[in-house]
Amino acid sequence: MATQLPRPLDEREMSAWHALIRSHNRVMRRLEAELESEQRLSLPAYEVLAHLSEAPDQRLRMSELAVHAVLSPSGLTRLVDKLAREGLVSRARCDADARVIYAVLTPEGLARLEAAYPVHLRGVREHFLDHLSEQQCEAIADALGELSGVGPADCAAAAEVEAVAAADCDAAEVLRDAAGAQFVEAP
Amino acid sequence: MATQLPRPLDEREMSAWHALIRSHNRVMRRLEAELESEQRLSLPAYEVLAHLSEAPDQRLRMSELAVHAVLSPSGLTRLVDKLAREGLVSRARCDADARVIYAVLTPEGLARLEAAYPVHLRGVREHFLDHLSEQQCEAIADALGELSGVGPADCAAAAEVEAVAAADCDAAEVLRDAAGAQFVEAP
DNA sequence: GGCATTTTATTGCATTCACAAATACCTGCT
DNA sequence: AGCAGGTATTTGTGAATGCAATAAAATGCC
Repeated sequence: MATQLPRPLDEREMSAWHALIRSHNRVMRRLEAELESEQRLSLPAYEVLAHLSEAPDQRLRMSELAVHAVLSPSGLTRLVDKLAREGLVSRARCDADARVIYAVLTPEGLARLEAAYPVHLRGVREHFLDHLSEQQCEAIADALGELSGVGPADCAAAAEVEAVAAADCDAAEVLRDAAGAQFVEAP
Repeated sequence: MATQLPRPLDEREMSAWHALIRSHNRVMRRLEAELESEQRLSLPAYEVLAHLSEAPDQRLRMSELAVHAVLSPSGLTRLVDKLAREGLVSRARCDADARVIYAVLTPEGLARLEAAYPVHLRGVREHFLDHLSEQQCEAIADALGELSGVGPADCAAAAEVEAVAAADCDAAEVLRDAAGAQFVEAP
């Protein structure tokens, strides 16, 4: 009894699939290791702080945060617990809707993010972007962007935050400038 | 005191970076959910079985397996423990070197892999490849392949295993045909 | 107004996973 | 032979993570 199969992968498809898995794994591990050892921050924790810093009032609902951070809702609750214990974020109730909790970036959290930003940025360049030509970079953004579940508008807006910063500057300033932007939106 | 920063990300770079993170997350979650619910197999478990099926004698050293599966050595030990408890793989000592343990695919393991193969293949197509043009597929293979830490030769060889299968065929046959290949090599 | 449904966040529980230490073994040097 | 150093694997332990169930609150329908 022959099981009807989807068309098996050809060489190109196989290469693309494996490349995605392996490259992601490789890059993330390195990034996480550096961030952890140099700044005592996990990658999900960094992402939470970064998203908060970019949000209006530096606060975001738990549910929004869960979508942006790559984490389940329960995972996020626990991560925010941890960050709150460390004083990097605090929780605030929402007047309009008592169910929602805002995670709010504290000054300590911003400071921590400012310290971690250069390490993270360097890692992203060193382990990822430096290996890509401009064309490849663009191709990846195009090809995977569609798969990522966020509209191109969001990506573009998000990009601006880091783009405003000049090449030689103070990390804290970049983040403070960026902190006014608002473009985080659930898909 | 101005911290010297690497050049911040421009819009294209930001898009590529976020696209990698988000698309990977999205695709993997879906794939894993389907494989888990339809076949009671985690993605790492599938990968282990698949790599074993492609290896000469359907056996591989733990260390080789750990490199190919996206898992730490200790993680692999435990995964193989679990698969061995379920009878899908067995362990075998190596005559030449008493330190190495081979994980060997059992007939039950092969059967399980045969059952899971169509589900996995469908998922990879549906959630990943179907969204890519041929050019995009090629571009990803090129761009990320370099980052993935395996030589292009390995990728090409690995691709053949699935490429030999025709579009409309029996899953078991594909896997049996593929089982003779040998191209697994640590970086 | 009151009850069913849906949404938001948290918690219980079990699993997965990695790092570091331990173990067993091999290799080369003297 | 014997030991120093390196390699392959496993185990101890703690942290991270997800799913399902729960709690609390909004929303809609009667």
